[in-house]
Amino acid sequence: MKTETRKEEIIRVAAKLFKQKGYSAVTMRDIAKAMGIKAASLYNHINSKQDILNEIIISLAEAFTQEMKQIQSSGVNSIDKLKKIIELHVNISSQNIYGMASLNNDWMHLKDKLQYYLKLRNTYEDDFKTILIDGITKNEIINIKPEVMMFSILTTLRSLYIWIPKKEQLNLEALTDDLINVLINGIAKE
Amino acid sequence: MKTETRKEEIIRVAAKLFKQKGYSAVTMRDIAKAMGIKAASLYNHINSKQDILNEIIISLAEAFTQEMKQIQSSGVNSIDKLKKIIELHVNISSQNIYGMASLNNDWMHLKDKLQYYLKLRNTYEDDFKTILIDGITKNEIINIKPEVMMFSILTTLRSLYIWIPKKEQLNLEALTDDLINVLINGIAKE
DNA sequence: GTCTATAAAATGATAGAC
DNA sequence: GTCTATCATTTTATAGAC
Repeated sequence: MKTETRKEEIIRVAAKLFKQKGYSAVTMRDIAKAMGIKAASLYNHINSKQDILNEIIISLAEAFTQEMKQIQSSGVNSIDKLKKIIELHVNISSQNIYGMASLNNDWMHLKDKLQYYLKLRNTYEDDFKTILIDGITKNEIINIKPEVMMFSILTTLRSLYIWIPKKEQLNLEALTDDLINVLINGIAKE
Repeated sequence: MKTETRKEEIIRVAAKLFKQKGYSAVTMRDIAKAMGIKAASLYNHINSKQDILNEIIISLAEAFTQEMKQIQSSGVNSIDKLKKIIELHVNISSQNIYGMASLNNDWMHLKDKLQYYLKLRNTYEDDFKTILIDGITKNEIINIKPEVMMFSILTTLRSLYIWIPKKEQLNLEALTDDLINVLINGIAKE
C-alpha cells in the first residue's frame, strides 16, 4: 500500500466534505480544519480549490471511460456486457464513495475541464446505448426505447454511492448479484 | 390559471438557478438579475435565501407524502400501487422539474426545516418498503431484498427531473408506460 | 511545510429615499 | 415595489516569517 501524499490526503478529505455539502458550500478553511492545519497551508500542495475538484472528477471519469472500452471489446454478449458494467459501477463506487458524489453532483463547477468531462460522459453514454441497441438487434434484450432502459439502469448505478454506505456489512458480491437480478432480468428475454 | 405573485416568481426563478448550479453557488444577485431587478428588492417579498429553499423543498416533500398516503389506502394490489407511485413521480417531476432538483440535491442546506424534511422522507421510504414487503408476502413480487428493489426504483424515479427535459416531445404517458415496463416487469412474477 | 497577516472580491442582508 | 448605498462577514488566494 503506497503511502498517501499530502496532496492525495487533501483530495480525499475534500471529497468527503464535498459529498456532505457540495463543492460550493465547502470552504478551504473547512478542508484545512478537517486536516488540522490552516487554509493557507493547503496552497503549498494544490494550486486552487478548482484543482481539487478537477483531480477528483477527471480521474473517475477517465476510469469509467477506460473500463467501458475494455467491456466493449470483450467479445461477450450484450447481457454479459451489462453485467460487467454493473460490476464496474459497484467496484468503483465502493472504492471511492466520496469521489462519486462529486462526479455526480459537482461536475457543473468544473471550468477548464468541463468540456473534457462532458466529452467523456457523452462517450460513455453512447457506448452504453450501443450495447443496448446491439442487444435488441440480436434479440437478447426486450424492445423498449434504449434511452429509457439506459436512464433507469445508469441512474441506479450512478446513485450507488448514496446507498452503499448504508449497507450494514457491505457485502458487495451480494449487492452486485441483487442488482443484476433487478436491473437485468427485467430487460433480458426469458 | 391563477396569476403568479412576485414571491412565487422568485421561488420559480430561484429553483431554475438552483438546478443549474446548486443552492450554495446561486447568489441573491443571480436571482435578482434573472428577474431584472436588484438583489435588495427581493427582500420585499421573502425573508431570506433560506426561506426560498424551504418553500421549494417542503411543498414538494409534503406533496409526495400526501399522495403516498392516498396510494397506501387505495386498496389495490402491490403491483398497482407501484404503478401509481411511478405515475406520481412522473407527474410531479414533469410539473416541477426545477424544484425536484433542489429536493434531490439541496435538502442538506435546510436548517429549521431539515428535521421535518428528513421525517417526511423517512416516512415515504418506509411506506414504499412496506408496499414491497407486502407484495413479497402475497407472492406478487419476487423475493429479493426490498431495500435493493426500493433503491433501484426510487433512485430512477427521483432522477426523472434530469431526463424529462431531454425527451424531445415530452410524451409523458409513453414515458410512464416504458418505466412501468422496465421497473415493474423485472419485479413482478410472471 | 505550516504559520500569521492581509489583500481583494463576493455575499446575505438592512436602511432609507423615491 | 424598487432603487442606491452600505454594512458585516466570508471567501479564495498570496506574501513572507519561521
